[in-house]
Amino acid sequence: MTFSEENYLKTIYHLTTVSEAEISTNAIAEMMETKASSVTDMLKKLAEKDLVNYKKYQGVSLTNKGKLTAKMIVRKHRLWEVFLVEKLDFSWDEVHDIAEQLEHIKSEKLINKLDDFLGNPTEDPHGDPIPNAKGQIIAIEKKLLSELSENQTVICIGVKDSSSEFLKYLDKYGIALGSRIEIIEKETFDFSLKIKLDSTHLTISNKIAGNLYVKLV
Amino acid sequence: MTFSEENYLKTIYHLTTVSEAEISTNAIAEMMETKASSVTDMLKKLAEKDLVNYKKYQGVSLTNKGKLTAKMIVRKHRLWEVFLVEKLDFSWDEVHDIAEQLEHIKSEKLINKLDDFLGNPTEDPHGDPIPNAKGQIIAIEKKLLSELSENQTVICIGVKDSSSEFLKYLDKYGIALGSRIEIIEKETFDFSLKIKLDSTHLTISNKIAGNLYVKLV
DNA sequence: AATTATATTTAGACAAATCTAAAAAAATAA
DNA sequence: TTATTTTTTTAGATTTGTCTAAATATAATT
Repeated sequence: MTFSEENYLKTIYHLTTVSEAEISTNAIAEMMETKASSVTDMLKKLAEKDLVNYKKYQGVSLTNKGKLTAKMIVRKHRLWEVFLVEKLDFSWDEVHDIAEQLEHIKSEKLINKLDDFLGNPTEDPHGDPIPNAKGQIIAIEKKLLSELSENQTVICIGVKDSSSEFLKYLDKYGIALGSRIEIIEKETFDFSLKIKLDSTHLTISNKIAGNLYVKLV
Repeated sequence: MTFSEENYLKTIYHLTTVSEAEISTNAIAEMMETKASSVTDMLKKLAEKDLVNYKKYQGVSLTNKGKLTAKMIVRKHRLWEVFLVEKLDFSWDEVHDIAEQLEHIKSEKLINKLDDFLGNPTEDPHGDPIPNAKGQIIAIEKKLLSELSENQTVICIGVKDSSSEFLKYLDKYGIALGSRIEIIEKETFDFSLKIKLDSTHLTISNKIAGNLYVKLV
């Protein structure tokens, strides 16, 4: 399996998760910033290998084999992202390009050992779920902090906006992956939140809360 | 810089460290298990990029630029090997193939952060030196345990024989990278050694000692 | 339903990295 | 020194993934 094949599979997988329907050649070309003719060529090859269901002009979908393969690439990508953020202290917005490369490293043993080393995380730094070694995705209840109400306690699991401005803001106030947040009070006027972060108290705007993914504890 | 170009540079670098003289096309082909004609093609390309000095029929050598590039690849390879052994608990003989892949990941920031994460190691699990971020190699005094005499204390830094039999032997008796070894007694008959490993006493044959690299403390 | 527009595929070309087979240079032996 | 062997290079072909331009199929519009 070449890098290119893996990238196509991953793209088709991602497109599948947002739309359900058969994926069009153009959609793939657009997302990969390549030409439709190149996509057609690759789809034929992937069909040959039984990784996609492809019929001329009819769009494409992943076979079970293709879906599993794609999930394994996503698994690698997200585990490496966790590694970069948690162990090497990268910020959330720097990790994508590096993980794009690392996801192609071939060794099942490596990725499973990495998984254990990281403590078998279930979400990556953006709050997206990490498929397990069998390709299963255990979806956790991921909510935006802004959707919750007073007296709830949550753990920060990711961000919606991953601009460096936002990440710098989070850094500044000590909000990080795994931070425990308790909602003390929610203003009815502007929906700003008084929260307790570890042992410090903080007020954050609705805009901030609307970009923070959390899970209930 | 493509993977292939990097692999050629690395090979030329390794051949340089053993022989000093200009490297022949055939030597490269043999080491890389490819054909001489392919090597010629690549040497032209590398010369074009000012990474090697190449004149038809005259062999090849690295330019300063090429040497630095090669050292950076070696740096990455060896740092990843340390990571795999120290953090992911791989055994010494399993890491080479994976590091072969990881050494091509492009991100200076990544490798420097990894270096820090690992505590800026100076040798890889085989006892080979790790170039620093500037490409400098600080050679430590690497000796075989069998070369030393009674009452000396050393740290285990690598292995000469990296067969899995030998590594299993080391595992069994708790000899690992970083192990502190004190030579209690050396038999004059068979040169076997009585050693103190951490707090336990052990007797090892000359053959074992002749395959263990150590540094003096 | 016919026409126009859009999407997709095909045909043919190209660059990168490799190979085989043949030619040329260098090294070795007679 | 000439002949033979070995090494190295060249020429041309192949594979992979890409592209452009043209052809064909599907969708949208009148």
